[in-house]
Amino acid sequence: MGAPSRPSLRLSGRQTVYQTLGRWFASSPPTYALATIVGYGYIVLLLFLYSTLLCPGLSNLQQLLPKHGYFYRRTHVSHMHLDRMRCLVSNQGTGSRLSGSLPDTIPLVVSPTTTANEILSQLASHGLIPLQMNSTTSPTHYLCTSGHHLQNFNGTRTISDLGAQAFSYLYLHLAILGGSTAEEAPSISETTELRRRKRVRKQSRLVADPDNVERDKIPGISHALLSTSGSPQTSPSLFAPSLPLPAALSLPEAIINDPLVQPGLPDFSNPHPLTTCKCPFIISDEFTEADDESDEGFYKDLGHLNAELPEEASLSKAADVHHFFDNPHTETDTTDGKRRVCKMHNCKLCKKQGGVKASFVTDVTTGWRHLASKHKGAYHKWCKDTSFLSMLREDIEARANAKKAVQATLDPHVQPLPICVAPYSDELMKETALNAIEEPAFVEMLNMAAHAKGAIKLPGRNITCQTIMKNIFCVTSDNASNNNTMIGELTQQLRAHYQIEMNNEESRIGCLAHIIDLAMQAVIAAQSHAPHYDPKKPETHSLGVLQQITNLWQLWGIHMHMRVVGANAISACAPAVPTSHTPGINPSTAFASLMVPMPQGPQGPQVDCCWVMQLWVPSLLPLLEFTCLLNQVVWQHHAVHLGQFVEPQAHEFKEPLGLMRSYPIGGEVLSCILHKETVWVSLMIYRNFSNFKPRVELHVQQPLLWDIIYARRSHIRPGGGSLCELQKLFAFVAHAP
DNA sequence: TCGGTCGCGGCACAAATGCT
DNA sequence: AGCATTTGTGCCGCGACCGA
Repeated sequence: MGAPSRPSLRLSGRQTVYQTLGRWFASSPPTYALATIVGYGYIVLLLFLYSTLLCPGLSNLQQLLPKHGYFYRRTHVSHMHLDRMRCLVSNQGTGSRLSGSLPDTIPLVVSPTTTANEILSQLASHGLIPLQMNSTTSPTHYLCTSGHHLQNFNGTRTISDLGAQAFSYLYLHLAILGGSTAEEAPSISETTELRRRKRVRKQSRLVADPDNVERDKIPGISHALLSTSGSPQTSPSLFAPSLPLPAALSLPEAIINDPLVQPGLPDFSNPHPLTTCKCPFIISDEFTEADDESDEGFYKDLGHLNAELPEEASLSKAADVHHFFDNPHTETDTTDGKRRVCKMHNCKLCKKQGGVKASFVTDVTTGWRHLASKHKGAYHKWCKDTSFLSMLREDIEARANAKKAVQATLDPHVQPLPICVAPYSDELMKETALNAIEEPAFVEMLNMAAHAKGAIKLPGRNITCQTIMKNIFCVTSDNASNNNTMIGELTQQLRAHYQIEMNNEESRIGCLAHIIDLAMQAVIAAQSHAPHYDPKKPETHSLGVLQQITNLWQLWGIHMHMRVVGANAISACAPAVPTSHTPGINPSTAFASLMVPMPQGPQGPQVDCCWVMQLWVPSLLPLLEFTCLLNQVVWQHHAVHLGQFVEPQAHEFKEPLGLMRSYPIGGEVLSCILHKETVWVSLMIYRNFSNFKPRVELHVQQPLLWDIIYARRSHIRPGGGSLCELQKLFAFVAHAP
């Protein structure tokens, strides 16, 4: 950094601008203090602007820039099934949206003749990419559509050339550093080992069925087990005195109860969930390694969790056939002149109905086919009652197709990036200084300093840090329940280190888009009378009520459109995410979209707008009380807060929801939501968050806290002012020669 | 390592059904 | 009535897994 002729201002890596300036002013005569503060304040802001200048579009690209070498942003990608999407969208006109790891969903106007360069221009006009990327050729980025391989970028190619059609995704690939390595993928042996551990051998129906008079003929079955005549769940009383024990097992009780001595007899006295459930089971982190933790030490989003309830442990995979068919018996087949002994079993329903044929070979596949052809209704009802996954071929195929339609998240592709520290050069500093003169904050600072009557006191780094943290408005993070504990621990640490009181419940912001996405998926699922959309049977998808709900919301001024929520406005930057505007979108498209209007930070009175969710998914619909922090007309510009800021605008959301209850499907919709609530709550109780404590302590004791806290004053404004930009300034100063 | 069990997919064939 | 198509069923092979 260039030094003036007056007492030099040197900034070391561990010194802050504020501290250094403060000491310098304290030792300087007040007569020229004002003049020098102008000069050095000028330099300080030049540094700040310099950091901005080196990263074109910094204000808008803030979400994309690495923080401490990492991309913190996560992308929630959850999708409506394409069949339902096609059902909802009647007009497949032009128009596209860019979603993903971006601060907003950007509507793009495209046609089959739109070129790639024109798309890049639109992106650049939103400040999402630097202008210089809009070139005809570039080795660093590619534009392609799903299902098409990457190819060298050619800006003159049109959308149709890229193979884009209705419902196509456009992918803009940016070349970034890093990349997954082969070591990250589990080896085949590991996955095999994993599968083996999941496999749990269950008693066969022949063993478990108390009515099976031939159980004692089954080889290898313990008489003691047979005598229990029950499932493993009833086995705590396996050796209870009331049960008649065979003489062969008249061993001392201590030996009998020792599973090591009797390895063949499983210990059912205290069954661990993992031993009775095939499904992934979440238990305390104290007992298992956190498999939901990424390599960089951050917890993954809940997307990797199975949001469905675990299967009933007591049901085997062929439990359906065992339910609908009675015990096998042998029949002698004399057709073809040969005598064959066949193992058969009877269909209970056919037998009850007096059908012509009720006996079938004991083949599970045959049983499923028979149930699919003759007793599909009863089968589905039984599956619903017992939470059993349908094994009918058509249902299996439908599930497989649905699984294919789910797009993976981008998390595995996010790799650490080096810190972008601007190299110092006299030429760049000179260039930046010229631009700094027009910086409003700088001008304001000069004016304020000019009116000072005495020495100007600049706050030190600690004071600045504490002041900022005292203005903590909220902490935003993913909906993962472990973040609830993170904020709880953060509250304690702030109180211990800074004597800052923060309401951890009211200051917790979840991913609203994610929440609403779950809710709307439940709503949409409740509308379909068939598990999957069948173009030949459109009547099975009565969506009129959804349309009414949407109209109702729009009537109330709630710009909430159901969409495939690429809930891209989440994570740590929700307060700074600008509002989504959807002009020109076809109403039918808007209906088919859930475009969550995130608040807009930098403009006017909406600066402090923020979605605050006191409770997350469990309380979304039935308990939710949306209210507005600011008395604005347009709902999407309101901050939504629960608890502390109870405003009359709460009815804007409550009443439509209340009206939903009056619809015929209202109860069904709410029951779906409540089901998800149950599921998510059940997942929460198995979480253990002890791992968070040292992590939070680390963040609190270091200024890195800024990374996870977006204070009220940290909204990104064009031209500067955000904490991240200040942080870049510090980094720049620290690296200056 | 080997045998048994289970899940799964696919083929073959007969019966039922629909069409001309 | 004859043919084509669909439906329902039996059977087989393969692979994964478990236990001896």
